[in-house]
Amino acid sequence: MARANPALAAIFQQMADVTEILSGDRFRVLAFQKAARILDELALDVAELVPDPAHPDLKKLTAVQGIGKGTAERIVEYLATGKIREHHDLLAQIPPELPALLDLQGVGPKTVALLWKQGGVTSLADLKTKLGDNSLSSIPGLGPKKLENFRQALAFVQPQGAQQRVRLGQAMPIARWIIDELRHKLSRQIHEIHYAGSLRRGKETIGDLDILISPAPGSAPAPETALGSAPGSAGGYAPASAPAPGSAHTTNKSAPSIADAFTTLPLVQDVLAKGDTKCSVRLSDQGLHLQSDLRIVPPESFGAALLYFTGSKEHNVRLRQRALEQGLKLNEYGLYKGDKLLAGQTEEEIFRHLGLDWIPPELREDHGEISLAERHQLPALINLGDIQAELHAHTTASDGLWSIFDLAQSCADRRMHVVAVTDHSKSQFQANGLSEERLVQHVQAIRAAAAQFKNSITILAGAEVDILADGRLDYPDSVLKELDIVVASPHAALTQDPKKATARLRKAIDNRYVTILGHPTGRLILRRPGLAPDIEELAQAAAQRGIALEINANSYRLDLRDTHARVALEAGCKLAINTDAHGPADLDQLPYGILTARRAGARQDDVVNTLPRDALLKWIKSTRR
DNA sequence: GAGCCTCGGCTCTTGTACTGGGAAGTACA
Repeated sequence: MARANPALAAIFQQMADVTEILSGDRFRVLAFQKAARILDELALDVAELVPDPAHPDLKKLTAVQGIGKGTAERIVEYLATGKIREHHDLLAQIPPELPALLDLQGVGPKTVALLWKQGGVTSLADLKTKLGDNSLSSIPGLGPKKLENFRQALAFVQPQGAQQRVRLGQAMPIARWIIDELRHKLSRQIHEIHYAGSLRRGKETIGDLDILISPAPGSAPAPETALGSAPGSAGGYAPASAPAPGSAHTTNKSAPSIADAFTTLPLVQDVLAKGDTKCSVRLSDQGLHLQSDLRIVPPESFGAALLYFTGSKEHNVRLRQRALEQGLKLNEYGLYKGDKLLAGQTEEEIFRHLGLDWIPPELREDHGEISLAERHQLPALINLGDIQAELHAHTTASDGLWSIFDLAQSCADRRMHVVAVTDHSKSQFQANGLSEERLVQHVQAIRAAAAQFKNSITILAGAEVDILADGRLDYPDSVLKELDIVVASPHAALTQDPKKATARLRKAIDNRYVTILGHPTGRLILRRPGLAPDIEELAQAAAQRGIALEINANSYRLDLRDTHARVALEAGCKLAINTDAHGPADLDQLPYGILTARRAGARQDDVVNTLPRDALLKWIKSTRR
């Protein structure tokens, strides 16, 4: 059975929506929304907290902050019966397709209630019909502009959906491209520019792109220190519909306003809002649709705006509460005592005035980071520059696009001291997985390359060995023991129930030759959920064995995900951050793995790829018992 | 509904911009 968390989160969110449309208690709405968020972010399968729904003990559930007796009982009801009666009762009070109206841009619960109760609208199709026959125009509060906005929103929602989340690895290059474009268009008008929002926090999927800009001539932007590169580099991204940054069309001798420059970017499909300090647009490129918001603030407020615009919302609310408790007010322009501005230019000075250490963006989720910052106990998070080894990479021997030589040279060019060649094992037939005979030959080739590179980088002979459905590995121990390093990963049977999946992966961890458990769930973000094993049990087993769990940095995978990596760290387990590179471009995915690790609170010492060469080789040997 | 101080009743999460309609709703972190 799949994890219940996503289904339950959707149910609680729907209960919140319907309650809001029905003008129910707003605190009840907030409680439902909070339950949805908690369930969505919970690393453990909620079913594990209720082993026997027929004779439930609610203590483990109500121990989770934000889940009280009422929500716990509803969760148990779902686990026992597959539904929540109150959810059905709520839905029965409104037309079944009414909640879909909430997906329309600019339409909230009040408007949905107005359309339904006074206009008789029951669905998106119904709204379209009534807009066509002009039967809504007599309703107070629905003027011609609002009706026109409904038409535009409908035109967008029907073909591909109003809301679309994109992977971190899709959003980051586009954000950097926008920043490059604005720099070229506006040149000396920009003082600082930065992306913010969930992108800066390194979330695995992004709902919209938030760009912050302060106008003033002649100043360079601040670097993104955690990732070791400035945010303005597009990373090779170039939208199909747009010329390269700085090309003739973007060089405007009569400089446009910032709002104009933003709303006329080549990717802009629709302008949703355009004011002096805030613009929202809808971007479209090669079937990818994404909203982007721009905020324009004066340089003295840049830090306050960056703090606000980075979020999360829950973190912002907590910070503003703290300010109020200290007799201060925090908004996106600064921290104030009365009318006096105390801080605003940098995030650091705002945190300092609030009695806090600077909190890295990746930790700003209201998960206890403010308390840690108050006590000067925030972890010193891992940085991109700490990584010195790639321990999971493929070559043309299986399904890679490059030779052992090119892989090694690329890693050496990135100042790595160790690279492990880990091609697929025989069961990965479609990936040209290596038979045992071919593996022997491949190891010989790797050894030969290692001799060539001995003065620049250590090349390890390894394999990415399939963990078969029953937990057996794809090569016998007699073959594994001849390798320097073994990454064991699941690739097939990814719909197993959690118990089987846990037992399967546990068996792999217990193999004496396994060094790293690779992409443990096998999920693909926005494509397939993958396995749902008991990560806590696996992490404890891995910690006991002394092996590492992988954060696969490929932006399709990010597996372990942030919450799982946090569970692993709490169990005392080491992490490995690998790109699973199949070609040169894949090594550029490493920052996404770093962001994921930072969101988990990982320090340099938690990640084996940061070890000096000898220490790393010693650790690998230590895993073989 | 959650959570707190007390066991039933009370409070609960900030602050601002934009739009469109003539105040409030929606959206954003």
